[in-house]
Amino acid sequence: MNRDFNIENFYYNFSCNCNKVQKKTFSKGQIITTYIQKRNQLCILLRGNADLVRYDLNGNRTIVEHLSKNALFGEVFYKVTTNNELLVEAKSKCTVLFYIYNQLKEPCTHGCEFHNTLVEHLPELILDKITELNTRIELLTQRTTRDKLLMYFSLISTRKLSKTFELPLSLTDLADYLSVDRSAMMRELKLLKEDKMVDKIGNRIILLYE
Amino acid sequence: MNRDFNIENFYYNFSCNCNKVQKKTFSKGQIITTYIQKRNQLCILLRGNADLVRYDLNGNRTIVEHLSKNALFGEVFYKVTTNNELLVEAKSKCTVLFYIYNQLKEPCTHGCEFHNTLVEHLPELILDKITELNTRIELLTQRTTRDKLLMYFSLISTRKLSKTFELPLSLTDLADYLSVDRSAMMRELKLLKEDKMVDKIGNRIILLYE
DNA sequence: TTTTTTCTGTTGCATAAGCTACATATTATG
DNA sequence: CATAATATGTAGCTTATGCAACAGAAAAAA
Repeated sequence: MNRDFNIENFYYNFSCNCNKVQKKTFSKGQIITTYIQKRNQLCILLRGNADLVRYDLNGNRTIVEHLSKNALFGEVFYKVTTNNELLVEAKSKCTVLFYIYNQLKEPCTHGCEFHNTLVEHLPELILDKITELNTRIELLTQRTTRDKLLMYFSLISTRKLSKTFELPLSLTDLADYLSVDRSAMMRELKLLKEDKMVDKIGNRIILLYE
Repeated sequence: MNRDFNIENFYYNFSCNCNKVQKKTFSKGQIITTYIQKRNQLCILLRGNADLVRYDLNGNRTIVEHLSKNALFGEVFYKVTTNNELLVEAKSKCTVLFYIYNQLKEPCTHGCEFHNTLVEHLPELILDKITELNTRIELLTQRTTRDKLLMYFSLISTRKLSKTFELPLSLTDLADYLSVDRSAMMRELKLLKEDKMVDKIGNRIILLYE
């Protein structure tokens, strides 16, 4: 399976004279989209970072997904109900492609290279998405805040191939991502430092175990 | 989007003279498969119920997914690492189709109707899977056991179109599914009954609110 | 620059939830 | 049928985590 398809490279190297897609840019803090039932939007984040955020009735904020370059999002992936308001917020300057899934999945009548390549790679892209979601589930099923933190650090460490790395999220956002209270998370982080499991210098995490 | 493709009907009504698939049956309690890196198996549960289960280093058991008729599973959907042992356990008599994803995705050279129809519907089937996973994430990000229980009940209620329904899992399994301690869950369930939010007669749940 | 806003780090207190243990009920199995 | 195995229901104790509140640091805006 080819799971190395880089959407951004494709977009800038291949022609796209297609009327099925909209391209927009957003600055930090802007709302990229809100999830709406039945529209079935499929979006591609070409550049920047964004968060898929849910606010529940108790005012809790959850970062459902942290999206970076080449991430897919949109309501094709989501069963939208009245109980969950889902927003995608730009965390930095973002460039986004918007498709409607039902239009995207048909071969392009405009001979659009990008569109057709995208459709061809769609199954792999979607499978990648699934493995990410399963990793997220594994993270959330960790029983303690400590285990959540350690697993999260371990994931980033593996991805960066280094025991030292910058956190891609602020600590406030990390708490919302792990679905724990921020102050409790800070306390646990301190305990992890005291136990010589991790060190933290500013935004940089250093894993100290084995 | 056609999200009503019923795999089982297709399998029994269409020809399948394909050498790319294995069909096996399992009795309750048997291990259907364990997840192995790089094999990229894609399995279809034609009949029965099964659980995708993970055991962690602390001995915690987590039901990662509860699989019923027509569910897809297998390591195509999973990034298998050394830290997570994943098993699929039959909860009742099960009939399962086994494919290797790389072989499945190519059109069938044996003119196998089932195989080709399956490939055609694969994107929709996989998208369904994603919405399920997102629902699961939403469940797991509920902060309290009470909220997890209420959301779980609400999901089943919506699916069954009734405020009264049988639990599809034992209470022991439900705790492993919600990733909470069983006794704590039982306590919360009692409180929910005392608060007249839900009633429970044997295996049957009755939602009492609005 | 100054001012404002957001983020980080920390604490005390209250409580939800984990752990252990056990008794009873229900379901499998010889 | 009897017996074993598993599931359910409950309680006491302990601990982890949520909540509220605040001070200082850092970043953004004016």
